[in-house]
Amino acid sequence: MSEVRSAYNPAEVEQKWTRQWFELALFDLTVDPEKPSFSIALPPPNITGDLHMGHALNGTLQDVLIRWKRMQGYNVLWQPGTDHAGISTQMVVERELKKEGKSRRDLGREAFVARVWEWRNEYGNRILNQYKRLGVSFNWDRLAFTMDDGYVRAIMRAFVTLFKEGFIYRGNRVTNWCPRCLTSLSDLEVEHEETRGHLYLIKYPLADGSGALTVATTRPESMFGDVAVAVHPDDPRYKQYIGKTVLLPISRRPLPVIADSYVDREFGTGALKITPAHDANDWEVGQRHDLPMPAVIDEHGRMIACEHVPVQFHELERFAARKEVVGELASEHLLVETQDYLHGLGYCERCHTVIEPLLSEQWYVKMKELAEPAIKVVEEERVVFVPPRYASTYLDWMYNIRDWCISRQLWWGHRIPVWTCRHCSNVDAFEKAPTACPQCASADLEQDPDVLDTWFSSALWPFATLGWPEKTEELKIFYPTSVLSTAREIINLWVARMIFTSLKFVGTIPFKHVLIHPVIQTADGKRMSKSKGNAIDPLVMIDKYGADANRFWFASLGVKGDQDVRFREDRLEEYRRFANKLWNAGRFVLDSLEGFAPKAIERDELTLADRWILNRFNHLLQDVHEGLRNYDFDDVAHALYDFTWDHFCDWYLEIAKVQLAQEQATGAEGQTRRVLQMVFEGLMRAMHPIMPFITEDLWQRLPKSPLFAELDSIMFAPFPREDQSFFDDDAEQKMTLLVRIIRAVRNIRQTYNVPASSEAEAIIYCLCDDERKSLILGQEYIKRLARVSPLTIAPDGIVPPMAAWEAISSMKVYVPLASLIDVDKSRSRLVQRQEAIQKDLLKVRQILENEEFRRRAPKEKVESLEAQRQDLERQASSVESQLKVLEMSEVS
RNA sequence: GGGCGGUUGGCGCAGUUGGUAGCGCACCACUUUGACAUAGUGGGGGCCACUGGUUCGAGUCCAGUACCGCCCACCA
Repeated sequence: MSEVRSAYNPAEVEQKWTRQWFELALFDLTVDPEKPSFSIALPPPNITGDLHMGHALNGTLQDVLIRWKRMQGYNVLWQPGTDHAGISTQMVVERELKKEGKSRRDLGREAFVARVWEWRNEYGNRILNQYKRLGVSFNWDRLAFTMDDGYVRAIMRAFVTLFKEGFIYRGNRVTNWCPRCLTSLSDLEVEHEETRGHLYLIKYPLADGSGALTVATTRPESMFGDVAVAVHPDDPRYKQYIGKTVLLPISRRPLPVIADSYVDREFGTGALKITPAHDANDWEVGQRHDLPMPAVIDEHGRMIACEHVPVQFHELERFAARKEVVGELASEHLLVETQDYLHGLGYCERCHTVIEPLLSEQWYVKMKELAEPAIKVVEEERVVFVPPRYASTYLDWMYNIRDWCISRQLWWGHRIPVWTCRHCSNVDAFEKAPTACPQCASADLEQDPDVLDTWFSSALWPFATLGWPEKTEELKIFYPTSVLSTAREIINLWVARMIFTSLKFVGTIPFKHVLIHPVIQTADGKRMSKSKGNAIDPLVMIDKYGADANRFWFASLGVKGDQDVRFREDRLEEYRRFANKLWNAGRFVLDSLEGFAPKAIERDELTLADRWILNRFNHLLQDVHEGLRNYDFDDVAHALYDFTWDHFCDWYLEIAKVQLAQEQATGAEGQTRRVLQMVFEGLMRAMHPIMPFITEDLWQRLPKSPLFAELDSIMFAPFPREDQSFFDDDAEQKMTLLVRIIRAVRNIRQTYNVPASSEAEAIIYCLCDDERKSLILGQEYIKRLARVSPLTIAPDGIVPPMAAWEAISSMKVYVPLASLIDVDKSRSRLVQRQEAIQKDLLKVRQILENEEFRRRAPKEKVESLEAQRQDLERQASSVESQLKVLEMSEVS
């Protein structure tokens, strides 16, 4: 007996091998210039993050690919690291400060940034350590961070290059502003949500007293910033008013009525108030008409105490102000109507505050020209999305690309490397802090206070981590990377930006394939969110079911199926059991192989079952390899599962027991142990990319070829490939026949309640010589697996009385029945069976009787259906005669 | 408003070029036979969301409808 316990204990095995792998530093990067290369850049998690289901799923898929390629002998780089996550991290540390009663301004910029560094040094690698539990084989010796010195150099080079070439400019325009985070946001950092609000219809009286124009707005508090009322130039209702003057309600400021085709005649009243400082579209209208752009709401979202805002509203918070304004309008009888209104409202992605469009000075990247080559590489499929439908997500965004606001009013991040000379007002960008103005040599320079959008730095991730802008060996060997695997929500936020920056700076694509994995939702189909408290913690699941079971589930989801999958704990339970099954199969194999030294298979001495399992196994290896090549992780997982459980455990191991006993009895050295070793050892390697822990543990204890003696781990063993010389259709066919016989006997036994503990006699008549030979080859299997004794196999003979029988192919299987038969039960089951057969038969006959079908359908189709009909007819008569047997037993 | 996914036995899903509907879990029955009861064996259960169309034949192709979900979007 093996010393191993019968139940698989994942925690023990995982700890053991994690320790071993790290002690031997097996994850350090090694490069052999002779070998081909494969590389993946891990999407860097935020330093503030905890491992969630998405990370775990994505980490598993990447690790499967990495381990697979490593076993194939590639130079493999899996670049890990973290993102400094500007807003998130600053928020976390500010929250900490708040507990101490302080704000970041109390500390000042320098001390605050130092404080964030402290935080990051303590907690910043937490998520990477959580990744360890999953068994990911990062190159742990190459951990990168977006604020490493080398990485910062890359950012500075990128910025300055874009600046010098005129792609970066400063603009004063309306941007998304978060009044809580006190920073601007890019369009992609704003989440739009359907929100219940109101549409207010407000009268703007004409200055000449001849009536009024009614405008529609959702934000009446912004009206003090109005500079015009716009109508569509071709709108007959309003044509006469163009050029006239209306009076702004409450403050009575005169506003011109202008014409602009931006106005939608269908919406609201067809008259639109123009507030350039607080609405992006109005800003554009304002530009076109050369209008002023007074601000009336400040960066905290309060009404500004200025000349435009009536005193009573000064300093009022924007939503409070809205109420007040509406009340005032009502009392002046200028509020025509208040409609309930559902509209998309922008929220800050980080803190869920309603976005305030605010006029401010920000840095932008001019995108149009940069996007062009990035569009081309996807259109030409030099960068391929998997599944392909996501290419259109990317392309739709890129076709309609708008300039990218890259400045953030934060302290944590990469400070924008632009300095302004206080002496001559020269503005320029520098990779290193300048000591003097290049224009006037003055030393009185001031750096821009803002930092860069976090995504500006992550856009450079795949090449900045490899040492760009230096021409490093790593870049030469591993760039472009092979695959990028990520979630669809950051296709535009991140993937698109990596593509255009790589093309711009490195002159090549950053990766060849982009895998977009599904999103894991809660069991009831909701979005998992930490703040809602409905998120499942993968670490808890790993504790409960083991890392390998979790990984197997992730692999089984694949990337080509549904775009969303629901979390199901029973899946994990299923795969935990699968690991247990594998473990116990391993125990049996290890027991059987005690003292065994691997030997080459003697082909001529293989039994039918040996040939069959070798055929199946080599087909499995072919499927696994093909599947991985095509990113069909789900197919690979299912193929491994079915082979292991059905073919190997349920059939071959049971047969192996028979063969091992025979070999022992006869003293002949059979092939069973060789086959067991070959298949199981190979299976461990084939399964290793998905289930690294359990396969390592079992593999280490298996007798192995001396070729593997020097290896520290299964992870360096060659990935098994099919040997087509083991493909064997003949064995497959014969074995299928035996399986059908065994199942038929089992079925008869249970139908007639033959006790499982007793042996049953069986007689098989088989006129076909070939089939009879197969039967004789497999007679021991039949005896053991169907508990048959004695077994008679003959070309033909007397039909035994009181026997149930089943027709299979050219054979008839008889099981003489003992006296203990439950007649009623047996009859009802037979009748049920008869009905099913008749139903099928009817369908088949209908098709066959159709003359059109016979004329038009392919010949093989007709023939196979004909064969099916014959088979069904045989079965029908079999059932019928069994029913007769029952009647006879009743009579007697 | 635009785009994309999904709708197949109680639940979760497969269904390759159209040719008598499969798998896992759950369910029922039997079985503790020396890898595993976290198991084995046998079994029951579906008019493939709906409506039309193409075809000898549609879960599979085409058109439309409904519901669920996701992404994108400057209609106040």
